[in-house]
Amino acid sequence: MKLERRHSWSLSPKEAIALQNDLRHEVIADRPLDLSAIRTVAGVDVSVKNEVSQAAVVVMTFPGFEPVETALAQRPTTFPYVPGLLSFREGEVLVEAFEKLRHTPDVFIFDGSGYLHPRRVGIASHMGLWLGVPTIANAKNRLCGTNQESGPERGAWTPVIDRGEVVGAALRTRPGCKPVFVSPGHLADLDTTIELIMATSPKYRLPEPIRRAHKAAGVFG
DNA sequence: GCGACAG
DNA sequence: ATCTTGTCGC
Repeated sequence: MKLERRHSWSLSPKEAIALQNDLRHEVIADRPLDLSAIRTVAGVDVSVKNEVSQAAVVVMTFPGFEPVETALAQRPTTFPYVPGLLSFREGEVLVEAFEKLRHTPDVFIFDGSGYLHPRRVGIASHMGLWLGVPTIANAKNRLCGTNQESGPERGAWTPVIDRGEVVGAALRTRPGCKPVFVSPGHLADLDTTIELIMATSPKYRLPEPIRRAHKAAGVFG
């Protein structure tokens, strides 16, 4: 698919933070998703092995989770892992995979954060601006903020608050298991993000599209 | 200065 | 993320 915009990835951590401070004002994190209109969902993930990053984007039907398309891309890993700057480490290889995509999914689910970010521009939000398509985030750990422990039953959630603002939620997608930390990316809001994460995680802790993307990106491809 | 810190 | 065996629980 064709991307809405793009930029150089040759940035220093300092320049990356400056760019995030510009982009934060363009992120739309209060627009409800129309779940009934979603027909395809894409899972996004990146694996790193021996200085090489491999991106995987898996498009599947919703509901039903039937595979539709898988796009892969490889690039040397340059940018280091710095908490808060993940999109600058995985962005370039992801863009290459997005451009190979022949189908445009109705929404993308990222393995990482979105609005739940110190500057409100996690990888799901950043890539959302480039894609021009709704994106949501599903992280296995919390990047920032605080939250009370959510109930043990599936579907229970508590807000994650950072600097006095609700930026995401700790959501129990599977009873007894550790919750996932979800947040809107771009062109989505928290309530419908929670609904879609629950709808795409019927059996396991992680959303089906993320599980599929993780496997596709693994040390195989 | 000290602790926190997506993948 | 990645390195790795066994092990506790449903």
